[in-house]
Amino acid sequence: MINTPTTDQGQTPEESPEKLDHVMRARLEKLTRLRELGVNPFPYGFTKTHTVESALSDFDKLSESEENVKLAGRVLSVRLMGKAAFTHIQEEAHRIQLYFKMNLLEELDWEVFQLGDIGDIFGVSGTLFTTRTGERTLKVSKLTLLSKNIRPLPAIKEKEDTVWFKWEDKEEVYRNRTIDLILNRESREKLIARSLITREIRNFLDEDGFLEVETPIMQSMYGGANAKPFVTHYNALDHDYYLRIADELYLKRLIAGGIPKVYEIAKDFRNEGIDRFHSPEFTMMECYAAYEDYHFCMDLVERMFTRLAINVLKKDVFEYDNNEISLKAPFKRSTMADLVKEKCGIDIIDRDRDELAKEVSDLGIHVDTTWGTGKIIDELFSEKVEPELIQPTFVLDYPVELSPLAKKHRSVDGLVERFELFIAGMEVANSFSELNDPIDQRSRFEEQARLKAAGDDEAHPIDEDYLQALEIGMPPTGGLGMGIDRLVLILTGAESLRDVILFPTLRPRS
RNA sequence: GGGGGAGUAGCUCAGCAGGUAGAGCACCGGCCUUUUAAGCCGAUGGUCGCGGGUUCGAGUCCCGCCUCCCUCACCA
Repeated sequence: MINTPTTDQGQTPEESPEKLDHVMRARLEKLTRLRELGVNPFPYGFTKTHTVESALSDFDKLSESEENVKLAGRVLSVRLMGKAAFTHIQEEAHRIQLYFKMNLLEELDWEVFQLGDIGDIFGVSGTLFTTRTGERTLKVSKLTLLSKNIRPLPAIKEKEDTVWFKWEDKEEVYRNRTIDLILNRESREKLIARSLITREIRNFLDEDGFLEVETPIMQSMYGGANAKPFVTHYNALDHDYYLRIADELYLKRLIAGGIPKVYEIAKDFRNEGIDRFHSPEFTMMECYAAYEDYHFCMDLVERMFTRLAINVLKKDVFEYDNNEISLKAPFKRSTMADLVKEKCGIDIIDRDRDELAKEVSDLGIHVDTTWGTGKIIDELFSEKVEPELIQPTFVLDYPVELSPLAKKHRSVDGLVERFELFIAGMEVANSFSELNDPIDQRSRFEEQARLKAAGDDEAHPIDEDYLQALEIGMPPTGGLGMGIDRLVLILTGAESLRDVILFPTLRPRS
């Protein structure tokens, strides 16, 4: 481990012994006592013969043969009865009961056990048997303390599915993921699900011929989305840099450079509000394929979800917010114009700005006088249509004003070839036929610059370097972006992004 | 930023028409060699989020602030 500064978890015991509560004080005394006994409370390893899981699954065979079994895990509960005791240890999501009996252990081991606590990590060896009350148990003949707990773990009390004293204060959970992962099974399951999801996406893209690449997080010029960036300072260059808000513009430089299929799964940063569905630091998957368009991307998304359904969810139907959602392909595909027409009866194609504004505000939606047609449509759509898109739905063809990096629609004026995928009323993917006409791109950027000058601090700056790449020439390209956090949120049924982000940003404790 | 809720022992929580802080679990001591929310007996433990104010007296009432949750706004 490298030198780490103390965190906001509190002072280390050595720093302020007078502030220790009596529990920690007692444990430090036990630690000293163990060392006096010649026991290293933090030894270097332990060789198990089985995991707790495999010991339980092979229990019948192992208990019959009475062979020696070595297990390790964290102590979660202790029931002392004088010269005998029962404890439960946990390894990963699996728990097994241990039986300690004084005259089955060497004197030193028994003494070490007496100095044990909830939260300690034990290595034990012994034989498996079933107790009088029918619980599968390891009768311990040798105890090895593997790690001494100093900071008390909340004691859980549970029987079958009932948990007393559940440790669930949201703030504590988010600030102390270590305890959360030990005590709360759902948190552990979400972590694993997230890992499986990203692995599956990588496997899928790899097998489809995409190359995983890494592009800069700190950029002198940000772009690729409409968002406010975080600003930082590069000392070596004495220059302000931005944390990227999207990977897009760099990945497309690679496409122009002749790499036909690329992707990146990494953090983006947007200096904006935090709530259940927004996190300023979030994980984005972006992929680009040369010689393809947004139709290809729709197929790609469907194939990817089919795979996630099979390999992660193990089913193609899941529940979110009391809705049963089906991931069976094909997903519904509908143009934005059709959906708006269907849900609100409003025509959005080729409309006069003021007429449209009136119709929309008649629906009770606030329309700002500065908004153009695109923004008005966007607002109408978000208000009236998005929340209804529960089953996976590809929404096609957006107003050009909203999509400065997307190619104009091949057959409809004023639109671009773009889709977003909605599930459970949330956007989970965004894709377009990438704009590769450098002249058109320049004028879109100029329009953005005009908006920026007019006070829109989320509009794109002009990226000359990117324009040069387009001037050299980028093949027709299909591009796709997918927010991984939201995807995990939906697939795991989580209520808040913070439940699927291991260490969500919280205000530092004073 | 607006509105609502929460903050009391290590954990989960009670206390409130203002009268010297409570329970269970954890922890410590004692008893207990198949228990399982183990049990029984005893002890320790709290600037009641922080800071002001009202009052003879504030966990409780008033004001300000901090943190978290929900919600709206902003926003992917």
